[in-house]
Amino acid sequence: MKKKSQTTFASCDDCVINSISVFNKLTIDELNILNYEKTCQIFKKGTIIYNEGSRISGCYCIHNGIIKLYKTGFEGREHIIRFAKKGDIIGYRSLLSNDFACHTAKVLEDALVCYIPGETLFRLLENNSKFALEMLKLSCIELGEANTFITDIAQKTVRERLAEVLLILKDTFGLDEEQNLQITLTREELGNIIGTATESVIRLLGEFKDNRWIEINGRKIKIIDIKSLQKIANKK
Amino acid sequence: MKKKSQTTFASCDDCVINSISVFNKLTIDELNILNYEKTCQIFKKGTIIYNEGSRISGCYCIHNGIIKLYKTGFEGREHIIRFAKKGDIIGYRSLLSNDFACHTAKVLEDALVCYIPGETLFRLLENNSKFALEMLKLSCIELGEANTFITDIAQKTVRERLAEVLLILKDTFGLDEEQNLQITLTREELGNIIGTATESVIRLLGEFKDNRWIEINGRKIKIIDIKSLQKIANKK
DNA sequence: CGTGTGATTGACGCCTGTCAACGTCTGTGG
DNA sequence: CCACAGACGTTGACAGGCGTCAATCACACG
Repeated sequence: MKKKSQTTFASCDDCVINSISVFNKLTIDELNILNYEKTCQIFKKGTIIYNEGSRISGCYCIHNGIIKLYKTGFEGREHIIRFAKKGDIIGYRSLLSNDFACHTAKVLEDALVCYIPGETLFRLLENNSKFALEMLKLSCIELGEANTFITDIAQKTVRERLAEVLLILKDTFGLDEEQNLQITLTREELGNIIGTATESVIRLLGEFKDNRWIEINGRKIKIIDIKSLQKIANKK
Repeated sequence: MKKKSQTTFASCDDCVINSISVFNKLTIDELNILNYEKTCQIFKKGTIIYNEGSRISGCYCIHNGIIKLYKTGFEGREHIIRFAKKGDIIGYRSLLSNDFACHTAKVLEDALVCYIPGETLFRLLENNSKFALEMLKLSCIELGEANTFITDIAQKTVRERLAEVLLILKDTFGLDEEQNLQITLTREELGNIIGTATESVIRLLGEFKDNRWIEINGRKIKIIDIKSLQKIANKK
């Protein structure tokens, strides 16, 4: 098996990511190709991997860390589309639809990211229909999530959306041993997910705390009463 | 070439849809297979093609007519995801992600629709990587549109969203010789696209009319001042 | 210790949802 | 032909959710 001379932090053929990502449909040979043609890089917190509006020539597989994907709207206000974490692929949408990046990717927690050139991805997609189907499935799942979120944001109040986002963050990133959310966001970022003002987030988090649904310690949010949060989030 | 004995309104190999849909990547042979295995049907206005939450076993290619795709939210309130028209494929998302339908498909204007069994679609996807890539591209484009709409709905006011939707409808369905939108929706449906109350739509349409940006004749909406609408829609 | 970022709180008011009443139009049935 | 029901459109009143502005506090960092 060939090895690249440059900094290779993770070898694709035994990368733990495979078991949870679309790449589990690749053959050993294809994984070797992928391993040879990809480039690994560590991005520090705050780094921008690519900017909205830029042309990207490949996609990125997240080995670890957390990436924030956001669009910049009116007056520079950011709207967070989603977060990418271990095993997620980002940038493939723009690459495949031959479009400019529709969001900026910024590192929230130091990340090891593998860059996969567009050519490589296209070759794999053309030669391995199972892989192509898996990618298709992935984008369809994301599409379904996006559609659901559109309905939520259009019909629910800010309070309901905030409760929902806390639950989504819980499901996506999990809780630590003390029931704290495993992701720490600023109040502003929380507002930028659900589309509301920072002050509203603060007031509502305070309300949730008074109701004993959550506990707050700086940016750490401890989830106490999941059922009540679900009740609010689902407009029961 | 084989022909089916049953009602076949359109033959795939010379269907005009091919030039504008993903099926233009199929070979003649594949088109013949598709033609043989699909089923055509006319749906009258008001018919529901499939319901949100149901398991669908194939996808639908719209030959003509207009289909409304909507999710049902809290208290039965509908939220319109998008409209499908000539050349559009619907239902593929649920089919490919092996999920329940995430929206209801209801006929807005009488439509001729071809049903493509899931098996057929999967076979074509597996054997023709160009076609699979085209489908992938399609879903990526829809995903991009969904993401944009999320940001819009999260950051813009109702007034801005209404102006934007009028422009989107113009681009999607075009104008007739009198500059009227080629799609007629109820006030309630307009509200269900942008996530607002019927009364708000009425008041804002009235305002747009007073500003001489549009003219209203019942459900017919005439677009007069595109630039001003764009100005509002884009928050200039 | 100054600077900057983020969190918090209060005041204020507008946008927009809700409720209610009424008008308009169309189709149906007697 | 008329009465009636039902769907849709319109208008007004009203309240409250939430955005905006401003001031202050907390904390980290060079």
